[in-house]
Amino acid sequence: MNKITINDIARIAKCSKATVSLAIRNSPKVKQETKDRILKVVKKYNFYPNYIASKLASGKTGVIAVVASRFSNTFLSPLLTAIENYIFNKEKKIGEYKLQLYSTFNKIEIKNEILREILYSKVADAVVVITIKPEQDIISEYKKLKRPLILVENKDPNAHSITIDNEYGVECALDYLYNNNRKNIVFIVGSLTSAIDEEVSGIPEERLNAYKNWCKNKNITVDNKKIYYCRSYWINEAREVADKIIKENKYVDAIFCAAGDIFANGIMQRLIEKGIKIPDDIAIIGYDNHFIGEAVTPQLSTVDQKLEEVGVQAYLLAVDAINEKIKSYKSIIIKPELIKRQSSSIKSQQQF
Amino acid sequence: MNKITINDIARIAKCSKATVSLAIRNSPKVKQETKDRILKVVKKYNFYPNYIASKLASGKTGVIAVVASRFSNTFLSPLLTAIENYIFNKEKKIGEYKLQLYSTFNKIEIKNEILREILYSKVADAVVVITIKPEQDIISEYKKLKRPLILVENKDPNAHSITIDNEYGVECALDYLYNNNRKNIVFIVGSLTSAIDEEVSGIPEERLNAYKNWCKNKNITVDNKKIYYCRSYWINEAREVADKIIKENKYVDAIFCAAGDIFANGIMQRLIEKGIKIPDDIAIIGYDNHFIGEAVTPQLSTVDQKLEEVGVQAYLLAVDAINEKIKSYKSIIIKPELIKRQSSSIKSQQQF
DNA sequence: TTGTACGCGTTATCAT
DNA sequence: ATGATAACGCGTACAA
Repeated sequence: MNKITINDIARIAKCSKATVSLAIRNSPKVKQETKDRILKVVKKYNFYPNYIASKLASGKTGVIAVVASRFSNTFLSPLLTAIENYIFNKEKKIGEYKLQLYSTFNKIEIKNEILREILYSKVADAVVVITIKPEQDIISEYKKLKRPLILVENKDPNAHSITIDNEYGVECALDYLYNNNRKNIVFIVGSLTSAIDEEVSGIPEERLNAYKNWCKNKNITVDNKKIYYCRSYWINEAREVADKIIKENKYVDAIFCAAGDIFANGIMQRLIEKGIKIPDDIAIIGYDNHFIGEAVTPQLSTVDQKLEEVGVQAYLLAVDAINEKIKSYKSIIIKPELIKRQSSSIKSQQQF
Repeated sequence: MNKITINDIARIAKCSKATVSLAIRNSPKVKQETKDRILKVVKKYNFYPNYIASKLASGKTGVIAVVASRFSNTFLSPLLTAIENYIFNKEKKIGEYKLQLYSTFNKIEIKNEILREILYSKVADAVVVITIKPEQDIISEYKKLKRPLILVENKDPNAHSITIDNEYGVECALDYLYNNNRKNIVFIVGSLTSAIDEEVSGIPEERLNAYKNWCKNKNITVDNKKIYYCRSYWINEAREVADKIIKENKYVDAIFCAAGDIFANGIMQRLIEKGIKIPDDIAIIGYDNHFIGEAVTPQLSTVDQKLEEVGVQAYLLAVDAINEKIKSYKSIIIKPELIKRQSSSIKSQQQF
């Protein structure tokens, strides 16, 4: 049987359970000799403190909740990997906090339910919310109860946040195309709307605005015919959009697909099928630095969002906030980086 | 303040906390009138039972642990998505169990540590272990303590398991190539060894044996020069292997890459760069049905492992085992399916 | 070092 | 049939 409790250990080691508790956690309050004796018994009887009981007593859960719109959310996997690597390199052990995963299924109702349950039932010490934004009420409730809430790709004055500078990312890509003599740029972005009761991400809008601002600064009239929206982020839709683009924009010489590399690649494959040369006829830049960009021919230029950095910062923010090392709400902004590959290589002036 | 406990609710609703507890969980032991009164108070004071206290009292944790070699493990994300969809469609709510994610960092030591902690500290009600195999000792310990252990892509008489019929998957692909007149088939598989103290997956070996058996059945001599191993599963290595293949196997007319679609695609891209026509000169089939296979040109044939099914079965097995609905250890075998796409389309006899 | 109150529900037993 | 009482579950942390 494995009903060994701290009381048993205390009895066998002839000390109080308080001492056992301290010895297990290697407290300096217990002298080495006693510690050794206790730990020998602990080892012999294979005693592990009951996780739940321990957490009830300490008032902490040892859990960081990670809430995403879907498990397939583009950000989720890279962020988890970033945290995983950080823990392995820095903490060198199982990891101080357990990661609990939640999907809202893209439903606002479920998002609210999950966030409230985590808060009030005291399920997690901190919550990292990825690409979706909790409602104001809920943010306030987290604030009131001093439960750390870390928003990734959203901002709020009453929560910590890590955001990516989308404006900068969009500018870098457009500047690069423009400076390499691409003057007829088509812009693709995620849809700004969604099905009823489904969550809308704010990211497409940010990128679209960045595009419009860039045009303004360059004295380029914003032409809605050069803006395309993507709903599914999926390949078949990309092929259709590609067809539309070449039909409706005869002179297009560059496509910046801020809807991600998978969509960008779909566009690219379709254009190649149609006999269009990439990058000679049309340059393409995607977004995300998804590995697919390196795996296709020609290799796809892209905007790297530095999710490795985002993940580590989110984790650190959560941990520091739990340990009350942070006084006020922190807002960290990560600068993305343009990755130049074959799909957008230089078009020389001489061609004209 | 949110220090509302079940005692407060009991006091306010003028009943005992036992009744509150029952009312919250909609027990038939409490009459409707009392229930209504209590639930009104619960609602008014926004009371949520303390998760930890609740679990300490009930002796269950409400957690299913998912242990993978790395968060980037090919199986992990599809399995999580499968579970997510199942919960959304069937349970229609937050999900009865919380999913806790663990990475062993591919280290055997860490794997052992994690599995022991989960078991003895009573962190989870059931554990799903993905593509790695717990040591015999640990499997026995789980058995002794009656903690459900579900192995994915591993088998053991003392644990539940979901495996994919690798032999069948390999046969399907090879048969298809062979029957379409590809007689000079190169086989690529994951490395059978790994760095010291790193975990070795048993999958490559299974697939390699399946290949050898297939050769035997077809009266084909196994030619080690036609077998290539992949270490990194990554694109650069794939390109190198592609170069080696065409140098060392002049007459190769098909490649079956059982090391996954990403690697297969790397091979394919390199061959295309070299001017080789796919599938006319060389047919290619990958493994995994990774979305990249649909996103490249030509689209990649592949073996779909039905991970959607695997994920659902693993979850159901965990839940049923927790609820003691299963008497003996179950072993579920999933049949993969060959997905025929452009990269391996038919080579007619007439060409010769 | 230790005694012990405490955290907060759950559930078996008892009472009406 | 309902509801109350009280005994758990098992560590943690503070006062002594």
